[in-house]
Amino acid sequence: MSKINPIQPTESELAILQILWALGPCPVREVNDQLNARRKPGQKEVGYTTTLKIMQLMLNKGLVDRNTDTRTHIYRAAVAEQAIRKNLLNRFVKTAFRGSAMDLVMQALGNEDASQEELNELKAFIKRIEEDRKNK
Amino acid sequence: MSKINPIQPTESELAILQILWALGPCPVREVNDQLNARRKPGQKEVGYTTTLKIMQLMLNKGLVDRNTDTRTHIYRAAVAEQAIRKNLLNRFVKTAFRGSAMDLVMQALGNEDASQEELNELKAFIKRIEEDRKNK
DNA sequence: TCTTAAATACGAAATCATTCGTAAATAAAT
DNA sequence: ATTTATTTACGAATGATTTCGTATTTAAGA
Repeated sequence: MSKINPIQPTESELAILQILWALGPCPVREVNDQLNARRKPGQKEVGYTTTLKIMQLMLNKGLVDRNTDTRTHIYRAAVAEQAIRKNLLNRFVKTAFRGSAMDLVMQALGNEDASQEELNELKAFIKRIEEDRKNK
Repeated sequence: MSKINPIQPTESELAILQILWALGPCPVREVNDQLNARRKPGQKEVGYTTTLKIMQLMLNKGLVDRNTDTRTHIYRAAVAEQAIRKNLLNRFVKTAFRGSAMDLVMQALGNEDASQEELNELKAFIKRIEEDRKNK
């Protein structure tokens, strides 16, 4: 059975992980710039030491690790995007959808204006699940 | 356009709303009992006044209302489950799935061992979306 | 009626995440 | 070499949510 990481990143931590997942190993400065680049208008800028502090906390939690050979430390995600998404999703399904993943799926499909292309992709995905099941 | 309620319930508040949605109007005592009945082993029991306090805050936010005719006040959800789910889901897609509802849908389907019946239901749902789209 | 039990109200403490200020260390620039 | 800028470390302030203690009120039971 796959061993799951019980650690739940906070919202800020998740935002930082997103950046590390997207860009690969980065110094704090780069992460902080990205955070500020992505913030929506009207949102206050996040300070450098704030980002630094959070990344240091993440280090303690094992969410990231870092290379300290150079003065400017290089941080790297220490958890897989898939694993974290899975945890978050499970938790979210429980709290917001009483554990019914199907309810969530339909709500997500309903809210969204899914393109025909996306729907096709989804249908293919379902077919694959069904076929996997047959061959077992 | 449907006017959305910008209020985001906290996690405790959401747990209470779930109970009110499931049971209908309730006194605080009943909600508190339910919370404790549903908590998983090892989790600490939530105190009565804690639940009371949170429900009073929810009253101020407009998440619930109450009938104070009797001494034991009867609380009732003042927001629709669908509306809250929609808000939470939008937010969640943004933070955990970078805005891609499709990614979320597929991850949810993949995690879950969806029954064939559920898959059929989902396929019917997709078909309905596609047909709605044609007739427009 | 008098006592006991249950409920409400509310301020304050505890907890958790985020933000900030500043000192110390290190590298780069002049 | 000396100054300037950048980075790290870390404690403390802030802010939001949750928890708790306790006074007060109200109903029910002896």
